[in-house]
Amino acid sequence: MSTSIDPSSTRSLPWTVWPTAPSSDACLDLEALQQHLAVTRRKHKAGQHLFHAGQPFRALHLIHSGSFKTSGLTDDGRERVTAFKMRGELIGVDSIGLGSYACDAVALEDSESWELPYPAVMKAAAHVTGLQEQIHAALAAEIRCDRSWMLLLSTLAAEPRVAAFLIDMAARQARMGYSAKHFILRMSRLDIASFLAIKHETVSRALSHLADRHFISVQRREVRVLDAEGLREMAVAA
Amino acid sequence: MSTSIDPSSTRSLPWTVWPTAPSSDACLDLEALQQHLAVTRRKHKAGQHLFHAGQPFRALHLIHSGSFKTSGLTDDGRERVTAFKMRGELIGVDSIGLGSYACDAVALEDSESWELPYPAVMKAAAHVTGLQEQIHAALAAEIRCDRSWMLLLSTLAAEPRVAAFLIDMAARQARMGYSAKHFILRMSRLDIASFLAIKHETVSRALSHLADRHFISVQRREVRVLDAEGLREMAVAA
DNA sequence: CGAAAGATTGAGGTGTATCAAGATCAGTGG
DNA sequence: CCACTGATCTTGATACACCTCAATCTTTCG
Repeated sequence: MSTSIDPSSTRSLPWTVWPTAPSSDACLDLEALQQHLAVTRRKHKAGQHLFHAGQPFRALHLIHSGSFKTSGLTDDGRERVTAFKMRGELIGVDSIGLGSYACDAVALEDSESWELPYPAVMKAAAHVTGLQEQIHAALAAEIRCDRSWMLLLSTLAAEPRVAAFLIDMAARQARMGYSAKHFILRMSRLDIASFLAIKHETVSRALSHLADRHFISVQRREVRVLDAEGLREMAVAA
Repeated sequence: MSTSIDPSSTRSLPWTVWPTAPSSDACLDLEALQQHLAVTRRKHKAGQHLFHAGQPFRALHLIHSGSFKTSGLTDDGRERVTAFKMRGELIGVDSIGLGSYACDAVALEDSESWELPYPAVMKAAAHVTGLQEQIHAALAAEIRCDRSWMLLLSTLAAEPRVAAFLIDMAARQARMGYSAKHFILRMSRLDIASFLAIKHETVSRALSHLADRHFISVQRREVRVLDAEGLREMAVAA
């Protein structure tokens, strides 16, 4: 299990909390934060809910290991994946200011999260200089990330979307210290399709086609990036 | 000009700053805010830029009258409208934490904005109780709004998108105290198309079709809502 | 008034959805 | 251990919604 982290390493925290946004450098200073609030660790089995939409909002959740998807419900009741979150990223920020969570959060694999009680975070922000700005920056980064995906989804055809998705996954993989050339997709084709706003058959076809062109190789959820440059070109062009 | 506000009314401020999000109730307490920072008023002609992407970020902008569009640039250089903002809404929050603005903002009609210098806002937030939470809530609301549109854009076909767009416009119109049944679209079909991620011809056709069904009547940019319930049904179904 | 921009409508092509059938894998229990 | 079941993934054939290209008409503004 190359993705699981030794729990003993959680004592010392030279960590930064990254926003999901691609190409963003804003991050929370966890070291400063942890001196001012008590975090609760929680373990989750694959498929288990971190929280449900509608549950009372009390805390932000920092992913310590593993990965999650967040999903909303359309008016007619279908599920729609709004984001994938991995180690070092925050879940729940979009629920700030609401009484309850605005989305569902589900573990894609066995994972561990840290609960950051929101009132405590706010109190800490008042004391720790710079934390306020960092929180604002993290929220703004989340907005930019969403905008960035809206841009992609509205501009690009199905295949480039999949290419862009792979590039994003690779980049985040690299940020966590893993290989950007070889990684495992933790989510199903259906989840990817839902996130990219296409059908899962189309995702399959796109992946197959990208493999045919030797940009990548795919075997089920295992992805190898053979030609990163080619992928990037694919993701901007039509 | 039913949308322009008498400038003399700007002295007293029983105002709230609304997030763009549909069905959200978070807002800034402007009265408290204005006691702690100096706002600069700016007037803008239709088509004029409030700011360009890349310009140094110094302030948030509160729309006092008129309306704006914000737009980003895709990798291949095409413009994409990311949001429409009207009276009482904030522009520029997505640029917090960056050195420069992340998007362009253009006036859709003759408008007036108030500049809220960001450092001053942050200082005020430290003094005014509750302001901190309000700012967070406003940012989070922006995220939810984007998510909500992502959901719509990815789920709905062209015509329901246009219906949803009209419903949103009507709701915001109502919030400003104007009629939700009769309003003027301040943006071109091209802008609407760009925002909804469809072609402008498709927007035209959708509007015509909605009019054929007597849900609305359209003449150029003037819209009358004849059957709000029907529109709503249209916007959730396929 | 004339030119340019915006809006509407039509005809035909393309990409993705839809429907359907197999293939592969994970988990379960006999 | 293997058969069995359901979930996930892949691939194919067809249909349809939207895009593309194009013409016409209206409005706006110099």
